[in-house]
Amino acid sequence: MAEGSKRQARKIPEATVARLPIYLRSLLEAAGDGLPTISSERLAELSGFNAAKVRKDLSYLGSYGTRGVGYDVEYLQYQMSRELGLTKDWHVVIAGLGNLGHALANYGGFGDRGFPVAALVDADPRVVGTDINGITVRHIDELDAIAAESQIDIGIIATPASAAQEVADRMIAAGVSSILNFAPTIVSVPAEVSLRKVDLAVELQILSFYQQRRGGAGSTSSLPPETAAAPPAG
Amino acid sequence: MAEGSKRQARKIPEATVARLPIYLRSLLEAAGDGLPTISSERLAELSGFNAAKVRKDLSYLGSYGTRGVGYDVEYLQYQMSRELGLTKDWHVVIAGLGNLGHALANYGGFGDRGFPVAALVDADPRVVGTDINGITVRHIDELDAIAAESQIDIGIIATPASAAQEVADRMIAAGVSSILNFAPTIVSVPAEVSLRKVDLAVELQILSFYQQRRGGAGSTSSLPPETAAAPPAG
DNA sequence: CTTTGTGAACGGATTCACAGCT
DNA sequence: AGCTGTGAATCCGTTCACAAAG
Repeated sequence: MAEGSKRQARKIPEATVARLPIYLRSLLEAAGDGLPTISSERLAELSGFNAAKVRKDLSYLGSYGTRGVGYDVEYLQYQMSRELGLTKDWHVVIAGLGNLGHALANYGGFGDRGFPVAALVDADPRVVGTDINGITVRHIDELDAIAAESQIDIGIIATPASAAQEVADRMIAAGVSSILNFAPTIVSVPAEVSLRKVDLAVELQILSFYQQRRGGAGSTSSLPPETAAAPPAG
Repeated sequence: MAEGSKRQARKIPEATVARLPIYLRSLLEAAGDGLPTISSERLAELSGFNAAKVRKDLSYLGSYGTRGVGYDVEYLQYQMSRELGLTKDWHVVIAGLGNLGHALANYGGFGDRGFPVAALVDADPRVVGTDINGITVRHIDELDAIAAESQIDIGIIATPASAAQEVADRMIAAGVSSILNFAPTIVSVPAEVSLRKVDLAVELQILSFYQQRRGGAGSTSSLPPETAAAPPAG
């Protein structure tokens, strides 16, 4: 470490970042084993990746392992939580309380894990005012006011596709800079906002592709049986 | 390997496959414009990618465009649907009818889009026998029988993490070869089974990482007092 | 010994840039 | 002229393989 700030300006590739939560969860499991340390081999097993990848990924966080021994479970857990920003709570607003939004709002183990639901919003006057899991649904026009009352960090869009972009825009205007979009549509956000999406229809269609390649049951199948398509999962 | 079937031995990279559903959806939107053709430029706009990527992706399907003109919307839509295996229905079973499973089962626009819900299963005797959206929940032990009654192509796991692997194993034993896992845990499947996962907690933690990097506010607090980070034990 | 940490090789995906067709 | 289709260049992520460290 040359001169300069102690704050590391480490790069950490996007692909690695996406795996950190899995490692963290695996460490939690590993902690149950009672062993104080864990090898890259074992961590690979628990997380479903391979040892080389695990070591490379962890090396981006720093040299937290001990050669010949492995990684200290507790310490690594701490470092990873810190790196992921899980040492503080991030407040979440859920927009759209149809089937999915409702399920998300009712899901308890949310606030437990550092992402407390700070507010629920919807555009439908029949939904506004109702109570879900102890939180009163407010009108989406109040977003600015809500954000002024309490910091909102993450917005979850669970509206119909037609409303998603508008809702995203309002969230961003209210100061939200991380968005998780469940609506089946493209949402555009400025570069300084993080956007991730979860799209059920897309997932099913991807599965459909490989299922068909495999000559999946059904009537129309007529591909060679030797079709050995690589599955999409890592 | 040599020559052989004239059936396409096209490769289609995984990354491209994952984008096809988005293109298809964009084409649906484009159809509303009334224009018979669409350029890679416009399709890029609608799908949120860039024109070079669109052209490269579409080239894997075949040369379906016309230079100087663009792609025929309807024809491309058809070819893409065919490639994705959307010309037939794929039957879905949903396992686990808690918050999420319930929401998924209630979501209508599922069967409409070629993925009819053929069965619902759960392990909880209090849930078994209840009716959701016109379908009676059956016990998970009946999976083999259910699969024998009607072809099941895709299994959706919406159980608690602790049950996910066991449920996946049972699905596979019953002949399901595509699985979409919503449970927050690693599920292992043999190479000939496709597995995709949707993990809310992981998504939130990824957002947390970038939010923190950005210097996002967030409320201080709450990690065990032990947070003083003991270096690796000696 | 064992297991990490990492340069180097590899392979896949994205972007560039232009040849080729309409 | 306009726009696709695609080799070539580039970027990014994964895997290899081994030196370094306990």
